[in-house]
Amino acid sequence: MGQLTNGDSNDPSASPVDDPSGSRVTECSIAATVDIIGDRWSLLILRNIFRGGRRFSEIQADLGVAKNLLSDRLSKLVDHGLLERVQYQERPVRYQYRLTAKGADLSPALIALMGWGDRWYADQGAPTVLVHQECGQPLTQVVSCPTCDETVTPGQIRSKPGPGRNVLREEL
Amino acid sequence: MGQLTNGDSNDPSASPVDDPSGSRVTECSIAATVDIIGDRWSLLILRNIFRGGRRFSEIQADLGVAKNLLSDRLSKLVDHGLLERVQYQERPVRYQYRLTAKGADLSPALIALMGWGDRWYADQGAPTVLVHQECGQPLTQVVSCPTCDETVTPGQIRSKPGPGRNVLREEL
DNA sequence: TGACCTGAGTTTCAAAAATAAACCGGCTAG
DNA sequence: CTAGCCGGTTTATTTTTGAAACTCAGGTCA
Repeated sequence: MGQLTNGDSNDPSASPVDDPSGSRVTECSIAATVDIIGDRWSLLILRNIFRGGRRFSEIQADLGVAKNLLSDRLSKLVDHGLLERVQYQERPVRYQYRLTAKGADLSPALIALMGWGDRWYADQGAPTVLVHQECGQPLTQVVSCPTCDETVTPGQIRSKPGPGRNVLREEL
Repeated sequence: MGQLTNGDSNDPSASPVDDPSGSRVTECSIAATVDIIGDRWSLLILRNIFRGGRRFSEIQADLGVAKNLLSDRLSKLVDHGLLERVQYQERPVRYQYRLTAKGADLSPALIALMGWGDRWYADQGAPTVLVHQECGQPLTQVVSCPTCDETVTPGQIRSKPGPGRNVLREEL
């Protein structure tokens, strides 16, 4: 326990930061992120594309998602700059969706979500393991302190307001 | 690019794993996880509780979520074992929601999602930064290889089927 | 004692989103 | 010529959301 908290964890009257604009997004990058990929399908679509399933019909068949929804989610992911839609052949004309740098940068989040599912639901062992290309051995995701050059346990993590706190954000 | 893929990233005909049961969840821990926290509110609720906002009204006021939805999400999170509802005073009787070990174990995922939002949407700087308790300096989340004892870049990550692949799962 | 307040929900109902199924147009294989 | 695949769109139906009202147990003020 205690991770991500501010120290006053036991004070039930601790009040959240005021946000007169009504847009909580400005105060929290988790909220900003959930706004974009926080629905039932977006993360799974991205996962499929990470795995190499780039075509509409391929994703649709694997996920079983309704086509109109897949169409909508893909457009939104393209609009938000996580994916790009590229034609990879003509005659017949075919498209594929590819991760942009922004989309690929979600990999730590997917790794973390996969790890949690592995730890709590994969009683027969993980369906998929991530391994080091060089040695083939399983990898782990950790939080580390570049200053102290050491791995940090959850209990050693504290959070504090950053430079973007209470600054009016232009986008979103 | 190339993270989480299987090497055959450029073959658009690569077919996904067959799953005759129809339940994709068995084949992917990301799917199992998204099944539980993949909606617009659950992650935000957990974030609030991580930050120390444990009471119903507190979460409701901060998130602006409808009370019936908050009630529903909290019950589901309790049912799934991520939270526990404990009475912390009588007269008047008051409850708070606390993270279980399972719930607290989502912190790497929240950290990753926060990091992504910070990198792509916090143009004025991160609203919140995580720092090392010991030195007060900012932390980073990385993937590391315990075997080689070194930090691994996304491009050095490969995935392969684990022991749980194609095994019938009891739960979910 | 009565009027009103707070916390933690539940009920109700309209609006929005998801789902399933049918349809479409370009192309190609038989 | 017919059938089928790909990458979608359209159209109904069902489910989920969201907002507001209501409940209920207790406390507070006077």
